Amino acid sequence: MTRPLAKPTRRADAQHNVERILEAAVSCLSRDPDASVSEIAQAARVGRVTLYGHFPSRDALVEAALTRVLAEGEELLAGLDLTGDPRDALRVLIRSSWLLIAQSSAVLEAAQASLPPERVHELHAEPARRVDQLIRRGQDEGVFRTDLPASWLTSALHHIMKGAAVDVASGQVDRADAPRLISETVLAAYRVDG
Amino acid sequence: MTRPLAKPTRRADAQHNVERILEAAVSCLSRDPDASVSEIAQAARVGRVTLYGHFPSRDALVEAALTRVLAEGEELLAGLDLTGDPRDALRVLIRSSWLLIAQSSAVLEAAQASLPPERVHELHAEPARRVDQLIRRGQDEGVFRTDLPASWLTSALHHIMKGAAVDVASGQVDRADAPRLISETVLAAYRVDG
DNA sequence: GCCAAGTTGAACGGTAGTGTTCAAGTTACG
DNA sequence: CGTAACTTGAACACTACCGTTCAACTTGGC
Repeated sequence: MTRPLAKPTRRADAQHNVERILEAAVSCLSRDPDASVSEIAQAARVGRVTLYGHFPSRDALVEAALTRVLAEGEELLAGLDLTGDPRDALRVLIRSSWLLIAQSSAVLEAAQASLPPERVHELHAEPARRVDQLIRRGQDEGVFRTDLPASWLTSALHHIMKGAAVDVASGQVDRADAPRLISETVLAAYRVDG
Repeated sequence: MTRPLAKPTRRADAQHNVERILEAAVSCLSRDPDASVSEIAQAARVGRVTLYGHFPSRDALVEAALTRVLAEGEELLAGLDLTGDPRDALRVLIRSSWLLIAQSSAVLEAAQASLPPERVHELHAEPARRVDQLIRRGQDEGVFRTDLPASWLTSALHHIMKGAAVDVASGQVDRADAPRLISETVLAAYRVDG
């Protein structure tokens, strides 16, 4: 068995460091979209030079962080059962992923400042589609209102989740209350009739 | 009659320039919270040195811009008749001020990056109160739900307005549609009954 | 018309971030 | 154990922004 063309083996500690750097990047960037490379390296308890050894530029790091957090989101969403009543499905989705989705949005914002828009959209399109399709299904089944475009309902959900995350970060909202506040608000907003 | 202690007269063109600088600052900062002084000066069609002649530092400029946009908001809100059915009042408020409020929020965000938090809160407290009181009145009169705290309902409104502004800026939402989308969404979210 | 008030670009020093190089040190792993 | 892979801080050049100074210029207002 011949080994793949690219070097297939990195030393274990190096691989571990890459992991730590990505975690730190997601964490830092979702707090401050303008977080510096030094800041991220420090958070990862790694020298700045080491970081540049793994990522050629800040932009590359941001893109990797975005890719990572979106992949996490994909994985989480893929593991959820979103069949059944769309209202219940939405509750499940919110309860189990509002924080991650809010975090993704924050990193995504960081990415928009330094990555070409089409690249950002390309990475973000797939995960966003999952939420969007749930909402469209709810519309088709008559439990979500159709007098407003699905794209707006999706957008509103994102804004509310992101806003809740900000409120939690600033202490205005208790972390444990957030899922309920989001669900109650969004489901009411989505209801038909009115 | 002795003249006031401070020089009461600035040359007309200088005063005019201050005005242009503030307008440019609000405009630039609401687009990019990290807008540079050069950028703002250029947008105001004024030399950078001139700007520093009127504002001692970037922070001072940001604070002045925030004060100005919040004052505009105060003025606009003060001119509205928000008595009567809180739902109608909220519709009126949204239709006539969503953009300004969103803009204020954006500048406020810019301010938070460079001003002491208590100063920001101090400036922002009064205008925010007006919206908050309308919502509390709606709750008291039984037309807005009370199973969620008023502070969250207020917060959600802000998040939705801000989000809509972002969507408009990115072309996802037509500017003319925004007030309707916001009103329909928020009023549905606020409704009593479950 | 005069002059003070105001504007302007150029230039300067200071700070902070990015990305690179280097030489010395540490450590995973065969 | 030995070596190649990896890490690290110091130092460097580069860029961008802030805030200031200065000398020349324009313009408002009496």
